[in-house]
Amino acid sequence: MLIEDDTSLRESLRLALRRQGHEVEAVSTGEEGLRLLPTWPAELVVLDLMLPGMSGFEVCRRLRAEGSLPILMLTARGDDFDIVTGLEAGADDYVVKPVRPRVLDARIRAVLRRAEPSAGAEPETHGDLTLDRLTLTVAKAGVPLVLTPVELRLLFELSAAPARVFSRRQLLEAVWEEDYLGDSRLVDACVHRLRTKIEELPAKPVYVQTVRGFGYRFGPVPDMSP
Amino acid sequence: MLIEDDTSLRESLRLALRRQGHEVEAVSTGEEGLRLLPTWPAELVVLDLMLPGMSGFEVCRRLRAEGSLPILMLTARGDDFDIVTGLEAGADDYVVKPVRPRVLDARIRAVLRRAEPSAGAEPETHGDLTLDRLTLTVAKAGVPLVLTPVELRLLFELSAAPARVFSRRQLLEAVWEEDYLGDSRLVDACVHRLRTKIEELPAKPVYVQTVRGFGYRFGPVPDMSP
DNA sequence: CACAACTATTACAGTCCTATGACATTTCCG
DNA sequence: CGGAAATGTCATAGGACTGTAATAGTTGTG
Repeated sequence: MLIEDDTSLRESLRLALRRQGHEVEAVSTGEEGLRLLPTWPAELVVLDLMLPGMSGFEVCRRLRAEGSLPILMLTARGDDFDIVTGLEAGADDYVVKPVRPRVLDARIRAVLRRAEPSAGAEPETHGDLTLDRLTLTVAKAGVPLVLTPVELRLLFELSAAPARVFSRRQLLEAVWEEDYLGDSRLVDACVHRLRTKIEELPAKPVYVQTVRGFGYRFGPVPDMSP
Repeated sequence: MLIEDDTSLRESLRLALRRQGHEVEAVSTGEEGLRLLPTWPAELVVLDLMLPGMSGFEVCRRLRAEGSLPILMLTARGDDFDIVTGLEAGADDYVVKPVRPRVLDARIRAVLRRAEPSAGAEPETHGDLTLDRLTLTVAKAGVPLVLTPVELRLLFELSAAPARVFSRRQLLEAVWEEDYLGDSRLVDACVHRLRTKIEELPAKPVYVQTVRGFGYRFGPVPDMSP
């Protein structure tokens, strides 16, 4: 996530970073960044120091208070005070303006490389299923299951949004190639194979349910009673 | 350890850092630094780029080849080329001259804070394998093994996060150059060579396992039972 | 109830993935 | 320089996985 108030700089950095293969969400104020971060799961924040309203320092402190999300600061000059204070506020690194995209990219990759080991999500549990996205393993009642790559991606995709209905086309785009052009019945076959592995009774599925006419969903129908 | 050829700068930095509570060994050439490091167990190297004889880049590469000792570069100008190349050569951070002792100290502490986890690691044991990151040695059932540099880095990278799955590209970036552009089948070949050395039955690997469609993993599937 | 629309199940063949060993090239030594 | 070790590239084979299609079963509708 890029937090930078200068619109032209923000856009040019966003494009440059996207060209380097990063997925970027760009906002112009610290408040907006803090508001979005819980729902937009960023791996790293590029943070300008001089911001209208809440300063970069303040954003940095608040982010630090919440977790270990890596922070890369943008600072106007090689001002000693900024640098020291920034690093002490918890920034992982900083880049001095004017920013060269190549430098920023190298710094981002360096920070991500260092921060990576701890960035692992914990295993999730759904009923007696345990999903570990970090080790790509699935266990049922503690017993590891052997899933094929497609089965794994399918299960992880569905379980990322429990109760949400995915159309066959959405699943094809997420699990297979973006521009897959074949029969969408393929999803049925793979869901079936997945069910034979994770369901007690594949005919009465508990985890991967059919939503007739629409697609599939992970988990139970949400309870909507007040 | 401080590697800096300019005597007056070297001495002033040495005194300043000692005043900040660091124990400093200062030398004037890369060759001398590399010679001393095995016996003087530094926690971090502050390395000037412009050195007589072996350049800072070269020193950096050699240190990286041997281990994960944190490296902080001193560079004459904020030259993009130096910065990018330095970070790609494996430096953890850099400081631009003229150096302010307070900045240098803040950077040193930041790098040490990040690098901490693996710093003074005891030998680890996984099954009948013993990995010593400090001495870069591997033994199987007490018998030392002779691994090549690539095999060693590959094994250490994988074993740094047991059970986690590494993609071929991740391994290429971690073990080879960041921007290596060749065939990712290279990883397969090197994993194979590594297996012939550390596995009882390379066809039924215990330590370095294949995760079809994704990459490789060190160690067994984690136990998920409560 | 009969029909249409949709989904489950099964089997099979082609495709994709990895292991493996041979070979070429580079690097590292003395 | 010469030779050895290490590394990178390639071809092949075997096996696992996936895509397809055909059939059976299920659900909803008039």
